Amino acid sequence: MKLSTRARYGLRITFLIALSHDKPVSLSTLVRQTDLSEKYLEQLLGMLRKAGIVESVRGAQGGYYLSDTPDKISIKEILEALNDSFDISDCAGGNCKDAYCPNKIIFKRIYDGIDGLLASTSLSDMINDYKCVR
Amino acid sequence: MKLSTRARYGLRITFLIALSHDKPVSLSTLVRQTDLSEKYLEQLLGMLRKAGIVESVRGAQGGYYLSDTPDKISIKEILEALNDSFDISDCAGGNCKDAYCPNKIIFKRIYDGIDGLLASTSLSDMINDYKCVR
DNA sequence: TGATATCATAGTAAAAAGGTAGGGATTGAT
DNA sequence: ATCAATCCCTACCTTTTTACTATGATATCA
Repeated sequence: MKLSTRARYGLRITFLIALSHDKPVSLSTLVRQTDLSEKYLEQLLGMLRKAGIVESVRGAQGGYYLSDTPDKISIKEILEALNDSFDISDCAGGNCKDAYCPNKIIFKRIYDGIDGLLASTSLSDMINDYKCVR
Repeated sequence: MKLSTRARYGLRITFLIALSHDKPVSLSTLVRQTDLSEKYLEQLLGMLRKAGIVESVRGAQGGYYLSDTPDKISIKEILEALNDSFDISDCAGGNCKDAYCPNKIIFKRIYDGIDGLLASTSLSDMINDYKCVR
């Protein structure tokens, strides 16, 4: 029940990209802002791009930008993009073989609760929170 | 963000123990009910015992029984007993070095949501759910 | 006293996580 | 045109964690 570091870093860079409204954020900028290696960041960005969270411009002066406004991007989507599903157990989904599995219903309840929470929290909530601290 | 199998099995055996009101449930009974090895089950039961979820009677006719009524035992406690904390990120706790970490507040919110959900769901909810299915 | 139990802990194979590395393909600026 | 900046793809490696096995001890009821 822990978020992968991939997911945490991914959230962080999505957040950083969200802060730049005017121009795409280049990989090298993100390297400077995060202290992560260029190659590792590329991987994370690739995952975010494939999931449709960010889009990219190639070539000089290129970079990454959000595919939509921050309020349209949920934390849930971002975590899923980074392969960090919060599918706590196969029992919660339809993959449990045991029809009378005692865990099934309770896991479904918990899963739905977490799912709702993550789906209803967006990147803009994150940005607003941040502004409050600053 | 997945529950460990340890946590799932642990929840399951706690449930099985909860069903027996009159006498302690022996290890061998649980072996029969779960298809897990005796030694592995012993480990899980040891963790549950140390955390105070179950208590045990040694010797012949011994076994394990719940330390309290099912409505007093939360799913949260059980998961924690099995080392499956749902502490999604160190940022959520006080361990984040970056005072202005953009993830911190949002993780705290998510953490609190999940925490509340698990703390307010008890073993008796699980039992009630199960009765509905049967 | 011996069968039935629980208790403690070391070890190990497999999987997952976390990250590195190398080689491409595209494009804007000069 | 060309070169440097930039994104794209994917194989590989190392470390950590998970999941489980194995060994041996101690307690207690009949």
